[in-house]
Amino acid sequence: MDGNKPSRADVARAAGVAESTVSRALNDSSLISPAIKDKVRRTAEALGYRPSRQAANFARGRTGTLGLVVPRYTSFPPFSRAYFPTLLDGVVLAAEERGFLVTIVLDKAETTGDRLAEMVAGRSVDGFLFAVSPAKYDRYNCLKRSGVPFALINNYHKGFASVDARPEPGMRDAFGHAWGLRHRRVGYITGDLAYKNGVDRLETFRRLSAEFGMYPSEVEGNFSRTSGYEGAIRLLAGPRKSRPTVIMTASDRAAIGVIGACDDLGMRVPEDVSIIGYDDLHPARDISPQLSTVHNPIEESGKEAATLLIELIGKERRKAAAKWLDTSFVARESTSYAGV
Amino acid sequence: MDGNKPSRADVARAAGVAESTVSRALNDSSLISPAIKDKVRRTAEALGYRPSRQAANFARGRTGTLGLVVPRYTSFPPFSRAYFPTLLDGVVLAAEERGFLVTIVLDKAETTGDRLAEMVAGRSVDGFLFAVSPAKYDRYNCLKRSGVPFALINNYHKGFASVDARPEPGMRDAFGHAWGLRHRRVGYITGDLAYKNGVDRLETFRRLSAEFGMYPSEVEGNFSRTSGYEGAIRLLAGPRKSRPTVIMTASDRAAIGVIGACDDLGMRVPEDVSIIGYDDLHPARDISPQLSTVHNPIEESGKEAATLLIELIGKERRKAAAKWLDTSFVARESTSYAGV
DNA sequence: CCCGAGAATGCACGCGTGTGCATTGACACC
DNA sequence: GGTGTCAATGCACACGCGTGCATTCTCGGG
Repeated sequence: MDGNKPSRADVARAAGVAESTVSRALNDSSLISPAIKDKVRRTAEALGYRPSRQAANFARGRTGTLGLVVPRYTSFPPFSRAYFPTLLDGVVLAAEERGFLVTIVLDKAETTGDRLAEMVAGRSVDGFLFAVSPAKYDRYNCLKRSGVPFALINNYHKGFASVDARPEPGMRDAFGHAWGLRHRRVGYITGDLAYKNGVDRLETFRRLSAEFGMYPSEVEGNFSRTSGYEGAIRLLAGPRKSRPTVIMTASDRAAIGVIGACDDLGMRVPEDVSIIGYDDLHPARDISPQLSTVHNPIEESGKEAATLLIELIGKERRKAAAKWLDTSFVARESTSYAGV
Repeated sequence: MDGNKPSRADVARAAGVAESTVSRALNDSSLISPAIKDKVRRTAEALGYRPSRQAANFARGRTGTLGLVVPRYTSFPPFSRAYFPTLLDGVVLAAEERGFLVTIVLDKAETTGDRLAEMVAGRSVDGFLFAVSPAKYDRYNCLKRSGVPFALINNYHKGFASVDARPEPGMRDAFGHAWGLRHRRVGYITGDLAYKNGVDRLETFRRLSAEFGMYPSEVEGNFSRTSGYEGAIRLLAGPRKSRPTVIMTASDRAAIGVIGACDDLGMRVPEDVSIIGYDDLHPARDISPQLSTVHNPIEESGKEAATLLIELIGKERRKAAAKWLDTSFVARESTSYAGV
C-alpha cells in the first residue's frame, strides 16, 4: 500500500478508462454503460479513492452548505431551550440527505443583510435559514434584493420563503378536548406579541373561543415561565364562579409557570385547573403532571425548510413559496373534567 | 455597473498589477509594499470584489471547517438543554475568529470512526470536536490511527486532545461556603457514573468532604431532575439529627429536582435545606430560589476546544494536549445558615 | 563604474473536480 | 454500400485562488 491518497487519475488508469468516465461513473451518470460503471466503482473501492466534496462543489459553482442563522444563546436565553436542538436535528438530517452540510451563523448585532450577502458572494454558504429570529424585515429585503436564497422558519411573511405551522388544527382539537371535558371558561396567557407567532396564536384563541362559545379571559405574557406564573395568578384571582377552569398558554414554558402558580395557590392540576401548553418540546413530557399540549412540528419544520432552501438554491423553484404544516393536540395528564 | 461579479483579474487590471499581487495584498503579505497594498485594497473595494473563501481553502488544501459532533437531540434528550447552545456559542465564536466555519455532524449509530475519517478524506471538514459524547474510545482510536485531528470537550482521556474543567476549585469553594454557614452534614446526588464527569465530581466530593471533616451521605443519580428529586427524598428521609443540612448535586437539573422534593416534603429552601448545584447554566438563574452552584465554564471550554483543534489542524501543535479550565463557585439564594 | 544583495513584483501552475464538445463505434435504414 | 443516428467514451478546460520561482528594480559598497 502506498502512503499517498489515490487520485482520480489512479482509478482511471487502473480501470483503463478516462478520468471523465470515472467522474461520471461515480456520479451515476446515465451516459455510462452499466458494465463500465460497475468496473469503475469496484476499482475506486479497491484503491480506497475518496472524491473531494470540496473540489466537486467548487467545480459545480456551489458550496454545498446551508447557513443556519441563530441568535447567540448566551445573549438571548429566553427562547425555549429544547427548541433549537430539535430544529437542528431536522435541518441537518434533511440537508445531509441531499448532500448539504449545515453551518451555524451566530446572529450578532453586526450581522446585517449585507454581511450575510457577503458570505454568499464569498462562497461560505449557498443560502440561509433563519431560526428564532425577530422580525428584521429590512434585512430580509436586503437579502432578497441581492438574490440570496433564504427561508424563514416559524416566521411567515408575505413574499419570503418560509415554513410555519398553523396553530389552528391543534388548537381546535384542544378546544374540542376542553369542551368535551365540560370546560366553559378558558383563560389564555399570550406569547410575546412582538413575534408573529405570539399574535397568530392569540388570534386563533379568540376565533376558537368565540366559535366554541367559551367565555375567554386573556393576560399578556411573553412565552417565559415567569409570565405564565404571573398570568395564572391574575387569571385565577377572581371568584370561583367566574374564573377559568382551563388555562391555555402560548408555550410549554409558560404552562410550566402556570403549574407552579397553581401549586402556590393550593390548587391541584388537573383536578382544580386544567392546563394546555403549546409546542410539545421535551420538557412537556418530563414534568409532573405531564402536559397536555399543542404539538408544534418543529423537527419537520426544520426538514421542510432545509428542503425548500435547497430547491431555491438549485433553482428548482423560482417563487418564494410559503409552506404550512399542521399542529395537532396531545392529551396527557394536565387536563381533566372541569370542577364545578 | 456590470451585472457580473468582478474577478481577481478585474481588480489586477484596474490596479495595474498582477493577480498574484492582488492576492498577496488582500492577504496582507509582507512581500507587498504598503503603497501597492493600499491601492489594491481601494480598487478591490471600489469594484466590490469578494474573494472566494471556498477557492482559497481549496488552494490551501484545507476546508476551513470544523465538524462539531453532537448526539441527535431527539434521540438523546437527557443532556442539559442549555448545555449545547452555550457550548455552540463558544465554539463558533472562536472558530470564526480564526476564519473557520462550524458544521454540525449528527452522531448516529452509523457514525463510526471510519465514517468520520471519510469526511476528512472527502474534504468535508478538517477535524472534529466531540461534545456530549459517551466514551466511545474505539472510535477515537480509529480516528487517531487515521491521523484525523480531533478534540474532546468535557471528556478527558489520556492520549487524546481534550478540554475539560476541574471540579476541584469550584467545589472546594462550595465546601468552604457551606462550612462557613455551619453545615456539617452534606448529602450528594451523583451524576451518571458511566460518564467520566460523573465519576470525577463524585471523587472530588469524597475527597473534599473528608478534608473538610463534613459527614457525607451519597445517593446515586444520573444528572436528571427526576434523579435529583428521588435522591433528595431518600437523603432527607432520616431523622432530623442525622440528615444532611446541605445537598450538593452533579447538575443544576438534579438540584432543581431537589428543590421540588423539598417543596413536596414541606421543607423550605434555604431555611431548612441548602442546595448547591453544578454547571451554572441559564436555568440556575431563572428559578426561585436562584441556585447557588458550581460554575462550569462551558462557553470557554468551547472556545478553547476550537482553538486547540485549529492548532492541531494547522500542525502548530503536534502532541494531543489536554487543556484544563477551572470551575468556580457562585453563591445565590439556595444556601444559608444550617438550621438546627 | 561594477556588482551583489535584497526587496518588490510578475508569471505560471497546481489544487481535484464537473462538463461541453469531439470522437469513436455500432447499427438501422434507404 | 453509403449514410445518418445515437450511445458510449475520451479530451481539454474552467472553476478562483495560493504560492514557488524567475525577474526586475533599487541601492550601497568596493
